[in-house]
Amino acid sequence: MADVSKNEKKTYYITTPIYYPSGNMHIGHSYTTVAADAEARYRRLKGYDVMFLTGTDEHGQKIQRKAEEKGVTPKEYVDEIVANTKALWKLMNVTNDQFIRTTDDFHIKAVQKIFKRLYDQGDIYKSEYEGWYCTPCESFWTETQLVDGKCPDCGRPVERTREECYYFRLSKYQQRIIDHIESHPDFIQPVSRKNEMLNNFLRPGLEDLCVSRTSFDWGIPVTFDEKHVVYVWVDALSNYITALGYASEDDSRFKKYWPAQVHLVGKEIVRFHTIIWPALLMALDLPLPEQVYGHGWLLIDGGKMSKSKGNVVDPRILCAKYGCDAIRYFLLREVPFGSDGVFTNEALIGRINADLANDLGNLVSRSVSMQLKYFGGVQSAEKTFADIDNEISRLFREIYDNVQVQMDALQFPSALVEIWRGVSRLNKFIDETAPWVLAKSADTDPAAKARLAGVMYTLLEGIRIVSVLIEPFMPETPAKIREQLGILGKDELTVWESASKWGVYPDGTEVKKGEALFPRIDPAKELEELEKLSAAQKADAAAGKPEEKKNADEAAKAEDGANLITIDDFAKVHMKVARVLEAGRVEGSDKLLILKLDAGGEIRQVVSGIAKQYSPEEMKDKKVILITNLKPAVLRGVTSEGMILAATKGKKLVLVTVDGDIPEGADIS
RNA sequence: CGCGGGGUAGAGCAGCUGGUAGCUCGUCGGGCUCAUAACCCGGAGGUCGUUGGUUCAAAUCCUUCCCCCGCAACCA
Repeated sequence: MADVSKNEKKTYYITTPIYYPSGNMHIGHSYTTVAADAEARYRRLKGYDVMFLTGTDEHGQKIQRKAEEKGVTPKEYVDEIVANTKALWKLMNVTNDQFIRTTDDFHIKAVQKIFKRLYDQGDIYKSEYEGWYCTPCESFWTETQLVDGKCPDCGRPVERTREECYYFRLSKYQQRIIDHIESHPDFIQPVSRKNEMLNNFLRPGLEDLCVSRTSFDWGIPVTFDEKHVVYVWVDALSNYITALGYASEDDSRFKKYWPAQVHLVGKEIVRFHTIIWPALLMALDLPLPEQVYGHGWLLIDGGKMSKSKGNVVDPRILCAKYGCDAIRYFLLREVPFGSDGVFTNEALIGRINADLANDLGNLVSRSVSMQLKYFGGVQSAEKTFADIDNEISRLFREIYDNVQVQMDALQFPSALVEIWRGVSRLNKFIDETAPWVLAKSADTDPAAKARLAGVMYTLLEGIRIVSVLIEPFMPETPAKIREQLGILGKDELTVWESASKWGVYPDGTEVKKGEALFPRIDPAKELEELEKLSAAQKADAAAGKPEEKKNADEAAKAEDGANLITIDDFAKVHMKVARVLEAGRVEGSDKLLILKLDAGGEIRQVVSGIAKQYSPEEMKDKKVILITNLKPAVLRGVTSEGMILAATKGKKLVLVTVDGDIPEGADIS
């Protein structure tokens, strides 16, 4: 890719999703944001006029409810989390040019205009939304969202209801979207996601989309129908253009930067960005973004790794402990961009030790030491080179080219692998040239001394280039390296293009011994510590984390002091020991078991979502705890008269049972 | 038969437009001593999930089955 000329700067607009601030951001959000930041930094270094946007999507029922629980207004609730989020990005050296909040006044106004325009031109129409309604949660759910036919949030039964709402004519754009995707092979990346979109959603046919709500009011009001608020689609997705001033008095930035070069998103929201968002843009008669890149997930405790100890996922803690450069390096190096990867503390520490401390940090350390020892730190002009030096200079030129190819394709891990080829080569070079041997004869043999100076030169020059190439990934380390090399602040030796040049490190430059770039970490000790932190954090988080749906909500309430229940409340729940008489699978469901229980003479039929963990055979004769006075529900057409208790953690589920032998029918109290 | 991804050395992955199975970490042995007990070299370790097939030749193409993991309309 050619460099951009100075007077005609090409623009580069990159976005992260706007995150939902129902809780503090975790390592997954950091992953997306840091990736976008690395690309933004790279483009800036290349001379692009970069616009890097991130932000928060602050409306919706969930936030409204969280705020109510806390006894604050929704705005107060999100303000705090947004402040934390901004602080986190600052801590992680994220250089976003703008941080948009969907509660920003300009955004609200723009969204209202967009909504009105779509309505006026017939792309939005009023109709009725029919779905399942959970009264306690005041939430609508689609058929497919239900869990075992119950509310996915609280697990209670839902009822069929209708609600007036505005629909967006998504179906109208189906063919145009298909055509666009097919004629723009790079639009959806990686390509596997493209097929998924086409086969899974577009070809089967799109339904019109409900884009307003009346069931909650924490949102942008529809100007011409005040009981409606704009639902997430129009509100959140349009941030990518409202942030630039679209539909405002001054849309110069919009004109300048739109369409975006890339929307970086997690794979779970690729669909919204490659179907709904394009349709909205088409309706607004605007060009589509050049690319939507759906990266994979950082899996925490991914199941496979049973050995994984602890899992501190709070990026704040990790940055504080190891420095944000190390964390950024790990995130961008460990997981192939586009597919999933597993985050473990072992992997993190392993990477830091192997790549950063041993390879890079130690390389700098040993090189600077030798330069000090053999030449008093000053690069000698009396130097000679050999074939091996030329080989290395060629290698670095190759690496420079390859890094750019990888960065242009958002392949961060590959770019880092390239850079580390250089780091490793330099370490090997030291072994091959054995400077300490040359040093022995340097005093008496001028040729040896000159060769030694040449070896040192090749080393320092290689390190200089590394310090340039890692800049998009690790914003703090390059300056530390340059300080030690004695070239800090010398632009001509440190700008991006300087990495393509070999031999610019000036003779006479003096190195300076510095602190270890990345001190080695004692894995055993650190893992233990991280584990402790993680445990403490989990205990804290249990009260406030929105992510863990279902039972977590109840658990949270129980643990939160403000939500203590009295013994009378507890007495409302009647529980008995029951024995499983028969168990079988529920047809058409892979999660449900139908159980016939003997609760002390009384036979109950209960449907339970445990089929993934328990087979009908092993259920037989098990003693379980049955809640006997639960309102009956119909699941998959089967009546369930009560529920049995189980402990869950992530995917794990074990039944609660009794510790000793006691007949069925015994009361639990 | 809802859609998609995956099952390759102890761990994590690459290879998958067919032609002696590679990388990182770990492990074992050696080298070096400039360095953050680090760096360099070498060894051991894999019937590439299973069945059948195409082919001179399959991890790589087709087929059977098994197992894991996502997604299924607002959680990166």
